[in-house]
Formats: sequence, C-alpha cells, structure tokens
Amino acid sequence: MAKKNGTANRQGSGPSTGQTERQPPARYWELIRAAGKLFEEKGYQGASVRDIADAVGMTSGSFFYHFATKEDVLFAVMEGGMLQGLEVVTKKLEGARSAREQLYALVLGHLEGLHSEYGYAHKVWLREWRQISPEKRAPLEALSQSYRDTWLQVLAKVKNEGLIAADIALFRRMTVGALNWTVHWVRNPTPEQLQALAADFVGAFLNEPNPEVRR
Amino acid sequence: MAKKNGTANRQGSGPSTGQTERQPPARYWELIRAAGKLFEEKGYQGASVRDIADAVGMTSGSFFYHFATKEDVLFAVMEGGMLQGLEVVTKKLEGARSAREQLYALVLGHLEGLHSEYGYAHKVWLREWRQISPEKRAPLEALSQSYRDTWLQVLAKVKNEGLIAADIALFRRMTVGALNWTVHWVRNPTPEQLQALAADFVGAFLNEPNPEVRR
DNA sequence: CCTACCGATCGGTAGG
DNA sequence: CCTACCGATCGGTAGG
Repeated sequence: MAKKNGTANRQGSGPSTGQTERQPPARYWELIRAAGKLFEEKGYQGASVRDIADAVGMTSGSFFYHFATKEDVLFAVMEGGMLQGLEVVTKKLEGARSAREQLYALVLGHLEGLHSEYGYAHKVWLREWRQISPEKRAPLEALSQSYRDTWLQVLAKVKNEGLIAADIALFRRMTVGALNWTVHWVRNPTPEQLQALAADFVGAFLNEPNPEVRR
Repeated sequence: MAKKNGTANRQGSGPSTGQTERQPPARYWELIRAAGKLFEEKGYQGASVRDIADAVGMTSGSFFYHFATKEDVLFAVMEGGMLQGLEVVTKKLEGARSAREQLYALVLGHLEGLHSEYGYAHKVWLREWRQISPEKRAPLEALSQSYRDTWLQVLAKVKNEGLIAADIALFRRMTVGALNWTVHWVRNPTPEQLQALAADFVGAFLNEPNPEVRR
C-alpha cells in the first residue's frame, strides 16, 4: 500500500522475468526498519532521507526507488507497527479467561508493543502522527479504531463485573494515556519487569488493595 | 537566562541611555509566544526562524538580535510555560483543604495548564523535550522536579487517608500520563467542561462509585 | 539501484 | 532591528 515499485510489486502486477516465487523485498523492509529507528531517535523531520539510505548502505537517490516520498516510509513504519501490535494483542487475549485477566493481557500487550525491539514503530506513531497528511490518515485511523474497539470490549466486561465504576471511554483514555507515558520513564525493561509493571498498573487502574509483597 | 541581548538585559547590566525604568521587552515575549504557537502547530523542526520572525513582523536576521540560537527560544517557551504553570497550581492548591480536594486541584490545574490559551507551552514541552540539548536541560529538569514534588506531597496525603492503594510514584505517573494524553482528544474545552473532566478523572483515578447524575 | 544534479530552504552572520 | 548574504542540507528527479 505504501509501496512504490519494489520487486514484489512488479511481480505482483503481472508475469515477470521467469521467477515463479515472490522474492522477499528485503531492502524494502530494511528501509522501513532503519527509518523507524531513525525517526524514533531524531524525529521525522530530524532524520533525512540520506540518513535512512545510509543506514542500509544505499544512496539517497535509491531510496526513491522504494518509496515515492519520505512520508510514505513514515506511513509504512506506522502501519507495520500497528499491524504487528494488533496481532500480538489478539493472540494474548485468546489465552485470557476472566475479564480481569483480559485487562491484564491488554495492558501487558500494550507495554510489550511499546518496549519491544519493534517499539520504535509505536513511539513514532505517538510522536509523529501529525506528519501524516490528512488524506493519508484514514487507513491508519481504521487500525487505531480496531485497537480501540478491542479495548472497549474488554472494558465493558470489566465494568459489568463491577471492577470499575467510571465510564469505560474515559477509563480507556486514562489507561492508554498512562501506558503510553511509560515511553518517558521506562528504559529497556526485561520481560519480567514488564510483567511486574503490567500487574502494578492493573492494580492501580482498579485501585485494588495491594498484594502482600509489593510495596 | 535564555536572553541574548534585549533591551532589558542591556539596561540591567549597567547605566544606559537615560531610561531609569526597565522597558518591557515586548518584542522578546512576542517572539516567545509566536514561537510557542508555531512549534505547537508545526513542530520545532517544522517551524523555521523565518516563520517565527514573520509572525511578529520582523526579518529573520532580527530574530538573532533577541535569541542567539533557535534552541534558545524553544528553551524560553518551555521555561515560561512551566513557571506559569507552577504558579497557577500553587495558588489553586492553597484553596484546597482535604487531600481529595487537593488532588482535584492538581488535576484541574494540570488540565487548565494544558488547555488554556498558553497551553502551547506545555504541549511543546511534551513533544519537543528531546530537542533541548542535554547541557541545557538542567534548569528545566529542576522545574519539572519541583512540580513532581508537589504532586508527590499531595499523593502521600491521599494515600494516608486510604483513598489509593498503589505506590504513589506509580500513581503519579499513571495520573500525569492520563492527563497529558488529553492533548490528543480534548479540543478547546470551556472552563466548565474542564471542571467536569477533572471531577471525572479524580473519580476514575480513585475508582470511586459514580455520583448520581453522571454516567 | 547509482550518479549527478536541481531549486528551495535552512540556521546563522557581518556590517551597519 | 534591517539588508544582504553564506555554506550546508534538504526532498526529490533525470537518465541510465
């Protein structure tokens, strides 16, 4: 969708040079990954097309063989990150039975998405959303909407069980705001630290009396 | 501190042209204000020195009569916003008796700071913090620390009264994260809407049973 | 995917 | 505070 004219695209649009299998457009994904990391580090405007191209060992002109514009690679970073995040969360949710366990799964999944090795995509989403021109926002907003709906379904159950009293729309905003804010104070957590943090967050969101050990 | 050599500064460093009172360096504050709004709208890197100078009707070269670098005006935007925010919150806190009322005062003050006419300063702080070079961060971090301490003092009381169970450091991060996130979904609220929102937030943070009317 | 390049714009400066 | 300007860098393109 954000693709300009990479190898796979050409093969997809008709019979080609004799290759019967689609080649993985490795360079395309390398660029997305490099761009994501650079956008996270220096910001969208602070990272140049040359920076991105250099990072994968190509010249700046070649970047535009893969993407028509700089904005297109930003779009691809965000889209890829959200698709992967949705997948992880959906899977995590299947293993959860009770409403409370599902809430924990969402919280942990969200934290993992933000702080995993691919977390740059979500951080870039949070910081650089406004760099996406309004005409191109719709597909990203659809993904975002789908994620929002997942949260609201779980929160409706949590509220039905009497665990929260607030409006679930406000509660969701409170929750994702608190979780997204961790990008400012959580650094390179281990999986165990993330699990402990998710448990603490669920306890704080529900204002539950503390379990024995944890202060 | 972020000043280069404006009128007031010159007069402050010695006897001058016969003026005995300090002139308000109006152009200096105009630049800060214009810069803040432009940084909010287009981002620090997206707004040029020329944009800022144009906004107050001067040429780009003249900008550098007031500020040595573009970064200095960003610094001034942030510093000014935080100083004003601290003042507002301190005053609001004096009128609050109970711990719960103090929490409400903090929440409302924070929301007002973000969504007031000067809210651009705080939004810029949130989005452009990393543009401040590490050597220049200390004074801003001191202001931030002071604000943090104010929160922690109130939260300690709130916890003492048994209103929350979580660790107050985590609770504070949850709270400010949720409040800062409102920049993404609250638009031009009236004072009344802000008060209602603050009340809802306090209820959600404490997971209190809902009052009668509000859903 | 590279070379060579374009016009535009950037932050900042010299001299008044 | 303005004029006139600098070197650097930017996103993007033509042609292969």
